[in-house]
Amino acid sequence: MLPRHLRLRRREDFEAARQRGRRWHDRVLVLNTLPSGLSHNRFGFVVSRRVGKAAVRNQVKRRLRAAIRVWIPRLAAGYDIVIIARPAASDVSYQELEAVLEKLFGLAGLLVPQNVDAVP
RNA sequence: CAAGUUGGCCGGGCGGUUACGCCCUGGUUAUGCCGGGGUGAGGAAAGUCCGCGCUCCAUAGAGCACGGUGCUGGCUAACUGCCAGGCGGGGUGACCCGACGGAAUAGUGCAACAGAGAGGUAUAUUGCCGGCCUCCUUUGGGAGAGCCGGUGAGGGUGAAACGGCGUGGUAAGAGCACACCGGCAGCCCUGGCGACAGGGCUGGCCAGGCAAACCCCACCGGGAGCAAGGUCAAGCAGGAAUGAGGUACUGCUCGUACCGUUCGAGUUCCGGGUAGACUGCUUGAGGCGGAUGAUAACAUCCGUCCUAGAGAGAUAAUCGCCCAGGGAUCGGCAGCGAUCCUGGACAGAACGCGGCUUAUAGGCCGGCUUGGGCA
RNA sequence: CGGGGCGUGGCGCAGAUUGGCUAGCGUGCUACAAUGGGGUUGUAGAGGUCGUCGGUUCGAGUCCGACCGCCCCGA
Repeated sequence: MLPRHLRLRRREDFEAARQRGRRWHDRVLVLNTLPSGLSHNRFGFVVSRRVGKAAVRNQVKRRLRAAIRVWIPRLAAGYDIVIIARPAASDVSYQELEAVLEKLFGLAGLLVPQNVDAVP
């Protein structure tokens, strides 16, 4: 679980990011970003019933949160980020999830050089 | 020892590193940052098939309709649940399975195909028997196409054909009569709270199946659901009072612009209430241990414990070691041993609880049955 | 949390009304005929665990129960 202020918590924020934000695709994940004007990023995860039963969906979300934590220090700040899991995400290892996130963040231009200080 | 049957239990462990929800708490430059401690999924949390608590709404009483349940007794807050028993069926057996009220006397309906006939005190294809007729004849009788009548015993159809078997009886036969057996109904006796069981007498000879077909009978059921419901309450609109000014440039005066003085600006107050926040929210028909009562389900009493409460929704990610388990190779007659590889089922709380159903790698303990071996 | 619908040849649908003879229709598929060839047309044919498992019944696509999958609605 992420600290509360780093999470997207309102339905409107999710809708805004998905409808007005930019979008990048992969076989296992879809990434939506929308500038928020805040000094930090906020994250939301969407795992629908098509991915699996409740236990599987929870595991996918937990892995995504853990993987996100790795990349938070290297991301540009000020975005609402929604990550949508596609059905293939249920049979992909944690290492692959991390790699897919790196690829998508790279495509989105969110990765910044590592010597820049991270946002709290 | 093997096969089976049944009841109960567990459902990976330990330790690093990096993190999270909730509760308590410390520091500080205080709504932020840095800490400390506690606690944190299941036997099914699942499916949502029943039942109950709880909350709101409705509600004189009774009946009808609709839906559900359906052997008996008990348990329970209640149940389509559980326990004990009865009856029927399956199995060598332990044991398992059963929507298990009513079909003659409440009524209606259904049964394809086949078959002579399918529910009516039914039917006549073949067969059997008698008569008429024809032929033969050793005068006893025999054979035969057809017609009339008797018959339901034999054959045949079907899932199902109106009891079984024997004797008498007859032209041939038939519950036509009788004995026994089976089944049914009524009455009585014995045992049992009861379902029911055992027995006796009488009756008429038998009056079939399907109510998970309509239906009848008995019993039960008001509706909605924690997004229930409660508290606070931006914004927008409304009401009441007051009211001739108010707002911007602008800190003040003047001026200008806009809004307003019948269509009422501004200010104050009011109730309802959306977003949102808080609450409901976890101490409960509670868990564990013991005693007593009961065949048991369970009940009563005593002691002890507090054991998740989120809200885009925590309980994790990853690494190492170990323990079940699986596979391969080698050694050995075998039990087994060594090495390497592999390796963790089903599944995630969302108001709570009691059940049912379904999913589930692997393992542990006990009872019983059958078969075999040894003593 | 509550409610409703669907599942039948490759595809789209009937049959589910009192349970019964061989489960039909359109399209697609195969073969043949007609044409110089193709289309159209005609004739013949193949193709079905009726979602799964159990039960009631002599007999189940149909009745009953449990389960699986898909879709929709309301709070």
